[in-house]
Amino acid sequence: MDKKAINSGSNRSDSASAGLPTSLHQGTPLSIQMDRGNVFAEKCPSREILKHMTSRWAVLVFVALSKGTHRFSDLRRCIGGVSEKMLSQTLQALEADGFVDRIAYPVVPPHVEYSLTPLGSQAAEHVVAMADWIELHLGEILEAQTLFEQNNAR
Amino acid sequence: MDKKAINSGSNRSDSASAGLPTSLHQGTPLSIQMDRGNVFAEKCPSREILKHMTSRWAVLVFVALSKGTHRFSDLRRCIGGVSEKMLSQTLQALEADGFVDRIAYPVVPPHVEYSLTPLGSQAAEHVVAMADWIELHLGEILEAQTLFEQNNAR
DNA sequence: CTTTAAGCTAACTAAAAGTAAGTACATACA
DNA sequence: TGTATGTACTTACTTTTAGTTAGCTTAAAG
Repeated sequence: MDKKAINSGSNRSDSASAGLPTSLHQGTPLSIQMDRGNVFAEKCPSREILKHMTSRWAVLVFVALSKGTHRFSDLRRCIGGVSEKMLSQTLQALEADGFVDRIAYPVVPPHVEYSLTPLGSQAAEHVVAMADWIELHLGEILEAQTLFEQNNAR
Repeated sequence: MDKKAINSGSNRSDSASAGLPTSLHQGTPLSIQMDRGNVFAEKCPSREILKHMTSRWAVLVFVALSKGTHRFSDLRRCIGGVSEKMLSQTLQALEADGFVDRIAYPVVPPHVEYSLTPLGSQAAEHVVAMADWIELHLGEILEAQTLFEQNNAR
């Protein structure tokens, strides 16, 4: 309510950073932190994985493949708006991370099948859950958006 | 095994697209689809929400705020590698989507507190679960990565 | 009277995403 | 014989986005 109270409060939390997520791993040696991964650490490899898993098209690939094996062009048709370049790039990244299995049959025209590995299926569970949640709560979110716009009208 | 078998198989699945995620909403009018959201549809607003929720820094903001209210600079310190611009941008997007609450105290130097809304907490659950899964399975993923590199060595 | 702090924003550069076209070869149709 | 079609890509180019640096404001500390 008054300046002093708020400022002193801020100073306290600044110096101690009490309860901050950072403090989760406080005191734990870096080597051990890296064993388990810490997304808050700038250089932790988990950051890259997170980036791959949550990339715009990877999310949709996970959702699509969670329903079974599909060909490249199946995926392209099913995922509205994806270009061949981006789909190919995304699939390669997911394959390199061990989330996706790629089987190419040496025929003409080419025939390539993509599916989730066991690791990929686990990852997909979370991604799909998130996508489902968004789809289910779209109405609420859209409402919140318009409410925000009204309050911040120019 | 032989060309014909594979090709005819592909033709079958091409024409029918049987079992494809697209077919989930087949026959459902677009207006109703949009009520519930369909991430596979290029113009569905859920796509934008997905983008916001899974953006590089939003994920980390969700994880950080899932542990409670924090100031801007707390978040900046806790999330390794984030710039003030990106953090500010991310927080604004999350606020506009109704995931984050922003309270600014009119003091100097400024004091602004961020927290999750009920909607944001629900969203955070999924995001946090995903981040946790990655941290926990980092070892496996890293192994899969090196295995892949070995098999595709030049 | 310079420094530090907080929470931003504006201007600029680097990186990523998107677009359009090209590739290889077989099969279909004219 | 000749053109079109389908598949799974890649390459070159353009546009959008992310990231980096500097600046703003005002009060209190040094």
